[in-house]
Amino acid sequence: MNYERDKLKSEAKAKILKALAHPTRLWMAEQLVNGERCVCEFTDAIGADFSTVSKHLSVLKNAGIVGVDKRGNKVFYTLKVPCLLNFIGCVEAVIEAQLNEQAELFN
Amino acid sequence: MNYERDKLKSEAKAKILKALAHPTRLWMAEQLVNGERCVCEFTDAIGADFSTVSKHLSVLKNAGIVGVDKRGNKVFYTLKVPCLLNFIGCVEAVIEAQLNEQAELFN
DNA sequence: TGGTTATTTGGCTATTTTGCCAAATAGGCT
DNA sequence: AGCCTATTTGGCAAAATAGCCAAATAACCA
Repeated sequence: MNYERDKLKSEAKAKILKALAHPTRLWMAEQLVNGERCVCEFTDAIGADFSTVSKHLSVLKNAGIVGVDKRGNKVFYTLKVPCLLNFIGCVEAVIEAQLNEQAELFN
Repeated sequence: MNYERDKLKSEAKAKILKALAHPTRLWMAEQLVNGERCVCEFTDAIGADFSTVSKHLSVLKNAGIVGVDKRGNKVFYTLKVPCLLNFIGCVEAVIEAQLNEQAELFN
């Protein structure tokens, strides 16, 4: 077991996870599974300042998770990671395991 | 599209991702795929202060990603998330997609 | 050109995270 | 008991992150 040897790879992977490790960003990425969305749609749905939404999207973009398509006035973001749903399924499995544990405390 | 409706779930999922979104923590979780490890083993392999390692492990524990087994002098951590390897495979897919894009710039 | 909408960027403050040291806790050994 | 090893916890300073406002940029339309 030697961390130094894997350090660069772990940092690269952690950077991607960090991009998804924010409620708003994770939710936006999930929405993109159903197709592209423009910044304005997210701004309406989230209720934060549009500059905040834009910065969150640029974090996802820099991590390679989403792509950008500018058309006319608007900027559309698309998901570049087909495995995202499986990925999130694993996260949900952790949550469910925790719920089961908590439930067992009552038995 | 309505963020408010999904907010609590997104926060719960983001909390788990945040726990994994650190190079050292992600690496430790990956190591646990090969079986339990004590804090001292990680401390040796990582080269950080043992209190730092301990705190990282407690972040993983609080997120429900690892479990703890105290035996004698030592504390062994175990992975509670069987899907972790698939999960990380998706992250690696993002990295590879980026590398391919970069490579295409030279064509 | 001037106005309007959509988005990004810079800057600022508040909050969170990180990692070290020191101290506390716990188990084993003599 | 006294000592040693393993681990956790508290506290602190440095670094990173989040979110708002204001200003800059860009594309459309009249």
